[in-house]
Amino acid sequence: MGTQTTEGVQSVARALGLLKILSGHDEGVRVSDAARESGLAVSTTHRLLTTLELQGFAQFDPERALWHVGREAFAVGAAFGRRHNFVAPALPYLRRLRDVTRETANLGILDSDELVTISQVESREIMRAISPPGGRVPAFCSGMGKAILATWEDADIAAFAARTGFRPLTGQSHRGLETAMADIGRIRARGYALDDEEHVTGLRCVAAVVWSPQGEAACAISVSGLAARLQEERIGEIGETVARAAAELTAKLGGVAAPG
Amino acid sequence: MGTQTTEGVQSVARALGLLKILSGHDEGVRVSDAARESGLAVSTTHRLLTTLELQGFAQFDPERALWHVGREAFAVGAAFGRRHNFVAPALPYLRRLRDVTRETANLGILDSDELVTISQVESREIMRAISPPGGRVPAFCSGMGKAILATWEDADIAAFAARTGFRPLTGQSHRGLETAMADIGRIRARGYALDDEEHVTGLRCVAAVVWSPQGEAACAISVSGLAARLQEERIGEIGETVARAAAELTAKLGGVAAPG
DNA sequence: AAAATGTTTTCCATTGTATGGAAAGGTATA
DNA sequence: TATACCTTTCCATACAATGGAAAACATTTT
Repeated sequence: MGTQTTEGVQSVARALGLLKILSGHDEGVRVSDAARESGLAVSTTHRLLTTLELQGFAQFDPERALWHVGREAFAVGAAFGRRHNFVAPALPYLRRLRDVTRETANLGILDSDELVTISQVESREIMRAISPPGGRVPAFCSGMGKAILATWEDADIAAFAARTGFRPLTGQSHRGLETAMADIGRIRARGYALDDEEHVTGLRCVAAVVWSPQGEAACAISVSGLAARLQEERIGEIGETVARAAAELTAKLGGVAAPG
Repeated sequence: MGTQTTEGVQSVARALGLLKILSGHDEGVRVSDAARESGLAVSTTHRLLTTLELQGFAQFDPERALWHVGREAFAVGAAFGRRHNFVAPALPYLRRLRDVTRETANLGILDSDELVTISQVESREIMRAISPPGGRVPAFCSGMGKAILATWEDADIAAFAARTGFRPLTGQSHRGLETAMADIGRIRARGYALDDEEHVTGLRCVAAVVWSPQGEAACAISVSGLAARLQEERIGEIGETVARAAAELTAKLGGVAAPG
């Protein structure tokens, strides 16, 4: 009986799963909790965690008997950030967006069908970051995701939707192609995308796309804040501001908007 | 014949090794190169990489047949950064240090006996980042490392040296306890550490320690630049500046310097 | 103080799974 | 066309990962 699995090498997949569990608990995880959450035997969990630790990907705090994500994971993850080297040049623009709008500014890319927030400049208002860097969201539930999708051909968007489906996160999230395409149309017309509580209830987000030198969407930037603060009358103005910042960043990166 | 584990679960250790290899090649790696570099069979390498990809830790570019670090690695690594939550508050100080000195400003922590650079604000001068974030250095070869060690009891430093040894990286690196302790003494007296080409030849670095609320070293910040630019006459002044910034950051974080 | 509960950690026989060689399927270079 | 080097799949074999059980330890309850 061979190993035909859709998950690859079992022990590796399990270890990576544990790593994800660790990353979901900043306060640390005990062996037995990790075992419970992963569904693995305690001894197996312990062995895998030990292996991760030996390689520096996990860290054990003997005082409190808690496991954490280790430095090596950070080092490896940093390589991913490095490849998306528009992060550093984008920071000044994000900061300015934050200062002008007094809301949180974000930068995200589409990666493996999901929107990944890569960088973030937090609002100085009380609200804490709601989707911290590293977080992933279905593309259709994200302002940045929709802004990027809107640069694609209709057929490609349809194929994407067929492949990934809509994975609505709130009552407002898209759950069908018709309404989504209507939204896409509006995004193309205005030059910016609006996420109206489609990701998290109570949160709005205005996003625009940044182009690569190849004329493809390189990333998107956005401004997000409480719906209560981001009301109709401000949306238009903020949309313009975000779109302008995106255009400037595009220029800075030597990007070009694809021919309409 | 059982599994003698100095490295833990074999397949997991191998997969993590591949991940490190990927992170060392921002331009991407081919299967066969990864196999060569890791010493694994090509088929094994391929299988492990596939597994990493299925879990989002690696990314395959079919166009160019190159493997990269994946988004999940970034997400997991971000958790490590989050735990060291002094990074965000430190950024304004780093930026100011960079602006005042026109050199690169760094923030690092001691983790598993090595100094890990967690954050960095680059000089606007031509020079590219020499030790990018995520990089690790033996503590005694690093200004930040030495600044942190200097806060320990002498006996603890000696024990540390005995355990890890000196792993000199340049001709100037410490390679014995006597000279190292003399250096530590100077660091304590002045309030800042100097790395005089002990990490990379041609590179100097001036570092000071940031204290945690528990009266322990939380992290260190530093300014690094070409030795040619960081000459004797500037060192004293920059040292003061770095030490002052470290003290301000300590205050901001609610930290307290340990009683001398 | 002893017992009960819930850990972490080690051990080991068993079996299932990771392994690498070989071959098939691709894609450039000569 | 042939050559070379690559990626990807297949498969029998043996080795390494597994989970149960028990030991070692910590904390709370009786």
